[in-house]
Amino acid sequence: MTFEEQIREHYLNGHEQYLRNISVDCIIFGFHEDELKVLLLEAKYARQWALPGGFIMKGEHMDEAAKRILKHRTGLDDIFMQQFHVFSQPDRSDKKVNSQFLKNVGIEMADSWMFERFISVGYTALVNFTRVKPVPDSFSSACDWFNIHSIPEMILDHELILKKALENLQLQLNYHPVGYNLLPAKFTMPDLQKLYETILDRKLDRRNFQRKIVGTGILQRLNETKKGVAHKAPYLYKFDLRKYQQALKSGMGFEL
Amino acid sequence: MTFEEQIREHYLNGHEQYLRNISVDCIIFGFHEDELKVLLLEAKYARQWALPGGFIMKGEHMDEAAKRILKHRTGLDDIFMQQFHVFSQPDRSDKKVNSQFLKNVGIEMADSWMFERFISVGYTALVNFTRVKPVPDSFSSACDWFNIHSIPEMILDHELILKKALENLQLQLNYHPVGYNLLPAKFTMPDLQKLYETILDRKLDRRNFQRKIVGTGILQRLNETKKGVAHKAPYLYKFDLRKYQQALKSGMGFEL
DNA sequence: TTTCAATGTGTTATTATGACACAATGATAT
DNA sequence: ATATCATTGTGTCATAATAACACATTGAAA
Repeated sequence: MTFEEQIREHYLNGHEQYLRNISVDCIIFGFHEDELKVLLLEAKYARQWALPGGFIMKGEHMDEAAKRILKHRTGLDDIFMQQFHVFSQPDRSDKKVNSQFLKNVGIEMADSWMFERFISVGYTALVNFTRVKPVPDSFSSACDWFNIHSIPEMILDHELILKKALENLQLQLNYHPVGYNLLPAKFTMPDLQKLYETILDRKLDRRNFQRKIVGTGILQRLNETKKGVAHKAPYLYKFDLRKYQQALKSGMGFEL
Repeated sequence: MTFEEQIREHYLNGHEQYLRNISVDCIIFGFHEDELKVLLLEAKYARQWALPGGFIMKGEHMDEAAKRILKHRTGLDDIFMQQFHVFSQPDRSDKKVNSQFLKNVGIEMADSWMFERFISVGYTALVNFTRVKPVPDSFSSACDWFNIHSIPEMILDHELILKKALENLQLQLNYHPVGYNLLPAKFTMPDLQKLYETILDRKLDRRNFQRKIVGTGILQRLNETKKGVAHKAPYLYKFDLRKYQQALKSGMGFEL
């Protein structure tokens, strides 16, 4: 099946496979070089970017749909994902983007389930940046990471969705496994602090931060220090997964 | 149009008016005689109860849909409502309830948009119990309040939705205007404390509670006391609406 | 060998919270 | 009229959590 045929099939008969009027958008967060990043797709034939998204299959749980989408874009499996908000403005429809896209692919179509209004559920994903192999989908020409503070122009309400995702992450930080999911297995205390500072977008006191995070008991200090750094070498830590998961449920119990 | 015709019309052509595969369910909380209550509907021709719910019109924001549903069941306008979770188990479909319902109404129908799977968005509403005039919808034979701890058997996953709504209310209590929305305009400190105790399902220290809630500055003590009570008459309070709304945004800033 | 920026650790003041006690009130009972 | 007593109004103290802050240690680079 050629690309054009695939697209035509999707627009004509996708509703036999997918639920109507409802979609999923993923905000995939990563952390790299002291920057909080999100994975975005470049919409084909447009100079705008989009959140990785997709539709829910008829027999599929919405959470599964989100994980399927994540897997396709990143290659990653078994990742923390959580719905955070539903976006339902009546005018958040794909009509313009869709018709431009179809026109450029060389398809004319009077009607399609894809032209209808979609209500979208936003999902937060926390992934290990270094493990991701970004893959564009059929509607996109590129898939890339962006610093959360240098977001390109985005389609529809995707900028709003992204903003809300970040707000939710900041507000519910104690219920998100940011440390375990965004950092490599071994990391230093300054790494962990920088992660929190970047997400919260404010400085934290080094000593108080260490006291509180160590106080939760979720960390195991290793008998290794980071190699090849100027100045005093910091210890490496890893998470005590059992205690980590336990602490998450009750919300990490500390204010930053 | 007879009732049967209305139902037939809804099953046959409702999808021209409403979005497909997505619905809204409302958890309407009220507070009366020291009990936290929810408003439920009795499904016609079944001995099960259901959350007030409905569908989203094609040009309508989901929040509006929730408010429309609330208005129809309670007569109330301009009420605090907030989405809290999306329920999307593939098996949460209305097939059985629907066919039983149609059979009893005397309609036979091979296919309908109503038979499809629905993903439902849960909304929390906080209403003043005494102002509500419960009204059943066309699918229901009754509309009544139930104590949150004596819930009757419910259809589908509605018990789960209710449970999640309560959890969310407890967890996010500082972000919900329970005092302003669930109590009458004038109330006593014991009233307010009882409300919090009932929602959280645990006792609170009377003196610490007063210190904290007064500390937020959201209360105005009136120069009146409650009349006709045995023992010492408590003062009446009302909310300082401006400060109340301000405090809500940043989350009431106290632990209970 | 010295420098120096970053790390590891401890102390103190302030604030928030939890536990608790006693005086004041006013309808009800006598 | 007076006493009773459950409930309200208010204050104190011990403890825990947080914010603010200082100094010794390390080890690569100069």
